[in-house]
Amino acid sequence: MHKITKPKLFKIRSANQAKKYGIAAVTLKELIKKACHLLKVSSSGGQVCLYEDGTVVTEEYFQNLPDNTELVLLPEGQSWNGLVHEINQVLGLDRDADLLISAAKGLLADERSPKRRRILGDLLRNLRDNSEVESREDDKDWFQGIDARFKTKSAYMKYNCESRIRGYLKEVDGYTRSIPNAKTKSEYKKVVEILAEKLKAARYNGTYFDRSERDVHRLCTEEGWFTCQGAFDENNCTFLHSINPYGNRESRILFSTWNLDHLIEKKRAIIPTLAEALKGNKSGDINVDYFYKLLFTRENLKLVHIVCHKKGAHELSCDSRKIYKRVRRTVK
DNA sequence: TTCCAGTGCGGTTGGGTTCT
DNA sequence: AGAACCCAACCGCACTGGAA
Repeated sequence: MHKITKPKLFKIRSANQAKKYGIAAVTLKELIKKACHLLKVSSSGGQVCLYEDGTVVTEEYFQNLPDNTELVLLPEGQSWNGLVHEINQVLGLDRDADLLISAAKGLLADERSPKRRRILGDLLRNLRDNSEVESREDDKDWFQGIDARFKTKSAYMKYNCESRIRGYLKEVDGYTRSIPNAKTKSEYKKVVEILAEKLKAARYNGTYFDRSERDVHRLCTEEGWFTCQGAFDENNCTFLHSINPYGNRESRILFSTWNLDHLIEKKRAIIPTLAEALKGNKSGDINVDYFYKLLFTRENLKLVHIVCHKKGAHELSCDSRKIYKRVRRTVK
């Protein structure tokens, strides 16, 4: 009498297609043969492995697999690294972005779990990337709510940066009112005027956000990706924050929560130091260039994600040696 | 001690005015 | 029309000081 062995049941798919088939076999050899036939691949040297983690199934291991285990049929020479393979497929999305978008949309439609909704939503947002187009006509949605005078994304982003930096100047200027001493006040005013001229000449440093600028002048890549530079007291961003406001409207709006953070703080340190330095001194004695750099340039500004924006006191002060113009030493 | 409201600081947005 | 500018309003966080 032959011993009748009950066939085992599996789900099988190939490495490059997600479609799964139910299959039954008594031995590994039989399974491979059937699977090759089913998936229409050559049977020489084929192997099967676990979908989950790529473990290659041996005849002995085969006997211990539970029913309905998901397997992948591998033609000779191919390997399967499980989910990593799938993730890579998703990330290499240039070809099938449209397919992926509709797939993600479909999943999202009847997804209830907030966590999964969030992940699918993020995926969709990232897939719907229009960063390569620049003009208003080509990406109307991006420009929704933006003044009609802006024709290109770069022009708007540049303006956005200019406004932020103009705001800093305005704040420096606003401090004038609170200086009680008339002489100091008028000298302070003169410094503000010089700062304003310098800043104007530099076109308010709007190039920082402008991807069409030369790379030394901009903070982003030429595609428009900005990377968080990390909190003022950190060397880099441990969260790996990054954003491309050129990509879609949502990213553009979200980018407004990113901050240009003064390392040496404008209000707590720079402005009071400047006012103090002018007590009993003339505007001409001040190293205006130093203050300019602190207030308005990358030398003292870090672009940070709101999470990396520490609003508490930075406890950094201006370099006392740089406040005044270098006094000419009397040479004997 | 804990809680809460106020204030100051870091920002942005949006609407309006003035000047060119 | 576009730029520059001004102002009021808003948000979230940190800090503080007084009330419970």
